[in-house]
Amino acid sequence: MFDNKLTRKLPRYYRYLKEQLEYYETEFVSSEILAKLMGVSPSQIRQDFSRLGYSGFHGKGYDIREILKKVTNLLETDVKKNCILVGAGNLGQSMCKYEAIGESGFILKALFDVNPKIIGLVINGYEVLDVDHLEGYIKDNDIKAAFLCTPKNVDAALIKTLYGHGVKAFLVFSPIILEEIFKDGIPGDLIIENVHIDDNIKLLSYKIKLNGQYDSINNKNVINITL
Amino acid sequence: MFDNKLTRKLPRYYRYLKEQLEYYETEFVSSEILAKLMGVSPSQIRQDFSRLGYSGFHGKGYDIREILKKVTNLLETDVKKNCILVGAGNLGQSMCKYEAIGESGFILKALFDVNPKIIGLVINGYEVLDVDHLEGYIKDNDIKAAFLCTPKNVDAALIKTLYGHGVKAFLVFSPIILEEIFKDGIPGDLIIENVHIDDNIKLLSYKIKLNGQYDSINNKNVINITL
DNA sequence: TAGATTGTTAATCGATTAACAATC
DNA sequence: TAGATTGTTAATCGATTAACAATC
Repeated sequence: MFDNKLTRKLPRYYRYLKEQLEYYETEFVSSEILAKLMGVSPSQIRQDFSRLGYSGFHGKGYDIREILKKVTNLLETDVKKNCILVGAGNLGQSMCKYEAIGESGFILKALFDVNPKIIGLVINGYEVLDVDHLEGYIKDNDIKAAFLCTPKNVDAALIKTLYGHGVKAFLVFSPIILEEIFKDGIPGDLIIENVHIDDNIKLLSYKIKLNGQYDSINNKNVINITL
Repeated sequence: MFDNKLTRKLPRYYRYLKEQLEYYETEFVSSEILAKLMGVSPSQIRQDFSRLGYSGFHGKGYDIREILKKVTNLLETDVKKNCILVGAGNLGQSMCKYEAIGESGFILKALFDVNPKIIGLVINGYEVLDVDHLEGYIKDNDIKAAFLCTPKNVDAALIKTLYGHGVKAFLVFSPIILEEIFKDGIPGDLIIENVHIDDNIKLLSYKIKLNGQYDSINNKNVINITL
C-alpha cells in the first residue's frame, strides 16, 4: 500500500503530463514520447503506471487525463484543506499568490504577521491578521496546514506553538532542528515539508563546475547534466 | 569521476553536518549519531564518505569540518561566481536577502526589473537596474548565473535572451518548457536548476492524507512519514 | 588493554532495463 | 491485416545493508 519511492515521483509525472496536455495539446501519450520528454526510459514509465494501477491502450498510449486523475487521487490534491500563511513579508506575499497552493487542494484562509505596519493590509485579497489571534483563528477555521514564511530563527518556535493549537502540517523554507524545540520527543503526527532552496543553489554551483568538463568515462565533455 | 547520485546527497550532508557543528557544538561525529539524525543507516554514511574519499578516525568518528571541506570542494561552493537576479518583486526581494546565495559562492551583483516604479530603488544594498541594460551589464561583469524571480510566463523567453548574452546557468522557480523557446534544439551547455515548490506542496498534501492512516503492512498507524 | 567505531567485503534488496508476447 | 505500443516477466544493474576484521 505504501510505495513511497514511487509517490515521490508523482509530482514530477504530474508536471510533465500537464505539459503534454496543455502545451502539446495531446490527449494521449505513449511511454516513448513521455520518456523522451522526462529524460527517463519508456520501460520505467510503463512499470510505474502499471504499479499505479493505471492501464493504457495497446497501440495507442496512455490517456493523459486519466493518469492525472489517478495521480491527483493518490496525492489527494483534490481534497480541500484549510490553511494559513504566517509571515506576510516579501516571501509570504509572493507565496500567497502562488497558484500551486490551490492546485494542491489548499484553501488559504488568511495571512498572519507580527508587524503592526503590515497587519490590516489586504494582500491578494487576504487580510493580514495579528499573530496574537492565531489560536482562536485556528480553532474556528479547521486549519490543517500552515505555510511559514517567517524569518528562519522564529520557525521552530512557531511550529511548536501552532502544533499546540492543533496544526499538524507545515511547509517551511528553512531547515529546522525539531529536537531543539520538542525536547520531550518529536510528536509522531507532526508533518514537516521542507523547501530547500539552498540545496538547489548548491547543485547549481556543482552543475556550473561540471559544465564542459571532460568526462573520461564517456570520453566527451559533460553537457546537459542530469543529477 | 561522475557519481551524480551521490552528488545529489551532498547538500543534505552539508546541512546536517553544519547542524552538528553549530547546534550540537561537536567537532567529531560518528556514523551512528549522524545516521540517527538524518534518518538513514550508519552503513550508508560510511559507504558514502568512503566513496567521497574521506577517512574518519577509528573509534572516534569523522572530523566534521574536514567532511564539510570535502563537500564544499566537490560542489565548488567556495568558487566565486558573479550572478544577477532578474525580477525585483516580492520573490526577488526575498531571494536577494537569502544567505544561501553567498554560501554557495555566488556573488550577487545587481537586480533587474522592467517596472519603472522599482527601477532605481536600492534593495538590501543592491540597486535595481533596468532590464534594458542587461546585455551590457552581463558582458562587463562576467556574469555566470541568473536567478529568475520573474513571472512564469516570461521565464522561458528571458532564458533565451540571457543565454544569447552569455549567461549559461539559471535558477528558475517555474517549470519551463525549453523546447518551446529553443526550437532549433536546446544548447548542450545550458544549465537549468529548477525549484519546484509546487512539488513540495503536493507532497505535503500526500503526507496529510497518510498521517494516521492504518498501515496494514506494518500493522500500525502511519506516523513520521519519510518520502 | 578494552571500547568504540571505522573501512570494506559480500549479501541483499530494490529499482531499472530489456525483451517480447499480447492486443488494440 | 499491419503497425504501434502496452503490460509483464526475467535479467541486470546499482544502491543499501550486514557483518566483522582492522585499528585508533
